[in-house]
Amino acid sequence: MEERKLAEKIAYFKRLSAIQAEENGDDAYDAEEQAHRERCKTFHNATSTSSRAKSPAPSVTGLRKPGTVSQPLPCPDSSQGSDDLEIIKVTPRNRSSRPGAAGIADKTPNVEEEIIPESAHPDPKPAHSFLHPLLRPRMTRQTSGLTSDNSPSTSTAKRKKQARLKLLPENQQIFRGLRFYYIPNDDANRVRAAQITKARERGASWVRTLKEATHVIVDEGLTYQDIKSDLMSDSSSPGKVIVNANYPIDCVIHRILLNPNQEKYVRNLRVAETPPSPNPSSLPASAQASSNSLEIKRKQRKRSRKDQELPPETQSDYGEPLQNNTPSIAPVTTIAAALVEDELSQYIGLVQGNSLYLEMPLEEEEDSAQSEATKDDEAESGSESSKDESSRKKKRRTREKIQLSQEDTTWQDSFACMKGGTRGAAVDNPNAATIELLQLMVGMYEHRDDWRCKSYRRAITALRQQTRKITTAKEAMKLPGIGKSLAAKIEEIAADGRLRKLEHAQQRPENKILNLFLKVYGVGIGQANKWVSQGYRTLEDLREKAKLSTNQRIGIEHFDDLNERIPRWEVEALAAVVREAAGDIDASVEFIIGGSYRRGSDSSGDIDLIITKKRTRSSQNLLPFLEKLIKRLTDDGFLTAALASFSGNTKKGHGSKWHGCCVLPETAFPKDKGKYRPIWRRIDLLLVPETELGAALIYFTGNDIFNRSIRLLASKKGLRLNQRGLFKDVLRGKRGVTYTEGDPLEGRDEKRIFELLGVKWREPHERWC
DNA sequence: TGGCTGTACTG
DNA sequence: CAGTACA
DNA sequence: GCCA
Repeated sequence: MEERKLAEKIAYFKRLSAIQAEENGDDAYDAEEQAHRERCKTFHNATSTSSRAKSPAPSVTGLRKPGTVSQPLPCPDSSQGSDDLEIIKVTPRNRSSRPGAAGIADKTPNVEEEIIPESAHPDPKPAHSFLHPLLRPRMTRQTSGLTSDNSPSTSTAKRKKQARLKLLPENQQIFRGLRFYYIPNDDANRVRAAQITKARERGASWVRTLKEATHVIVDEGLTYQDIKSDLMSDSSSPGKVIVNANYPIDCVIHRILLNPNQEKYVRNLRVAETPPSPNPSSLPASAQASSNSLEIKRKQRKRSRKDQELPPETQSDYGEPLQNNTPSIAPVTTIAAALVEDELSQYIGLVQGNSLYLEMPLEEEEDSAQSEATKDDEAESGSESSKDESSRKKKRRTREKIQLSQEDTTWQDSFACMKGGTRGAAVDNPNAATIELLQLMVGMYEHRDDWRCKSYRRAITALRQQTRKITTAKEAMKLPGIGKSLAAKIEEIAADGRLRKLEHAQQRPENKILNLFLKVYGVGIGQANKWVSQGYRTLEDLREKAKLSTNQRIGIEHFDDLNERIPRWEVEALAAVVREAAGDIDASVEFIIGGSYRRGSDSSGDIDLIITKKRTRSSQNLLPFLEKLIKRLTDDGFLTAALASFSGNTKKGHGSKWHGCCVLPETAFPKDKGKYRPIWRRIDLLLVPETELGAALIYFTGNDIFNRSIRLLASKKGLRLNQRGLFKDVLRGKRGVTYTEGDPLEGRDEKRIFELLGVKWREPHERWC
């Protein structure tokens, strides 16, 4: 493309080319739009893998008839069979006697739950479409206009362009939370413009004033003398990272935030001490919230409720100066702070796994020694033998983690290590095999032990971020979220490509059955276990012999339909039917399609509709409307079943949820879609008054990990987020959950809730976690 | 050892 | 209240 | 399951 024109700036050009090559030639400028789409596509494909394994299967077929695991698993060696898994034989009975899944899990730490092969599709790949313009909810949108708003500041003419910029997927946003100020601070120069774009796509904000910046990017060739005056003009430019333009470029290339202290980035720019910067402080909960800096968050965090420690990543990883320390000068510190700035990412990491974390140099990384090490370790882990050994490991790991967090040198080393391997794409992860097996484990624990499930997911995310294969437990232990047990499994997988627990579990027929039962709507682990222990094997058995609740009956009768994914077009078609019917009842009512649809997915498990109307203050206001709507749609034959409505449930002014089934009428079936076949779909309706729309959107958009993360974050700040709003001054009575509701802070505006939480806005499609 | 999101509906 | 479900 |  026009790179040729850039000849004058050869040095830059080379760099730029490198970036572009590395990104499959997306041109920074002209092809930007195009490229973006490509990237997004890639992203969705990539991330969909990581998103919730719940989605049953890769294909419709897979879904309906849970097949066998495709993954070739060597026959388990039966002589080994006596490991923990065996204990499980009794499980169903045991289990049924126990109340909750959690209880089960913790009482029998070593007992593996059963595992079910079919649900455990290694790689459910829901397709996500991106090209589809996201539905633009009329009401919401007015508040959230820009696709990318990571430019906090005002807009100038030159920034119009920015409005069109689209962020890369979150996991590529290495600059998230950082604010870049360029010298010169314009995009007149093509190369710089490209750099700015790239930085912004990766989460950086391009700020107009030095003051706002966390990073000052100085054009190559300028020296301290040149920029001195700029820097002087801002008395508060302390603790900023000042680097030359190579820095962001290298970060982009290496896909990680590098240590900005390296000589090559500061050459000629280093001057001396940077004065410390007192950052203006603001409480997130306070009205001014939006631009809190890290330090602020730290402070306020200290004073929240009982447990308000920072999440580990925030606190220990980078946070020496947590306390009253002035954010000191060290650029590294600053960067660390900036890194941490998107707390939501942190919490997502906490909840789901991807902690913000740097690849560590794997000491003694002798691949050649792998087989040897393997042997040893196998002996060791196989019998769980030495406690000494394990505790020793633990100790070491702790120490290392501390190091990582507190020593600049470690940071640098990590980065350096990183640089070494610019390997092609992180797409084909060296740990893919491991991840796949662990993913199967997740599948097995699903609905059974949420916490364990979560831990596995977390481990998977950590592995996914590695660029080298983790082969030993020792290495694995260093990763956040991986403890002794998972480390041992990882090692086992690396060593002989199998995971015996998994295989055993997979072999147990009860597991298959259990998994089958769990897919029935209204059936959870308790009921499924009961049925299994009562000897039921098939859905037929259940249908004929078991005692079924109304919902379960429906779930079984329409098992195949309800487990089939809904293509995006059909989601739209279904919504259209509802809208049309609604138009006759009350044309001022609005509908927003939420769920994975709103996140841009190509297909959804169900259809989530938010029903809202201007000038409503309570969902009660919409109740009469909904009743009419339901009646109408039922009469039309569109709604085929009610699974959960709100019968007498008018109590707390809530009662706002309707779950049921629907079928696309043939008249609404597009001709180009082949032959019509009525398929029952799950549909969820949520009544939302205008005053709660923002919170409801967050809730109904998800995904679940995202919701948990953001709620966790809120709670750590002494706030509470639910589907109706963000509340403050929540009193949480220790045990009895005796809390006061808290004072409503915000509910109406989705963006505002993010702001009040001190979290950067994320578009729905950026909420796949 | 306890926490890991916060809520709504069913029976 | 426990169980299940929703994101 | 992991972590504090």
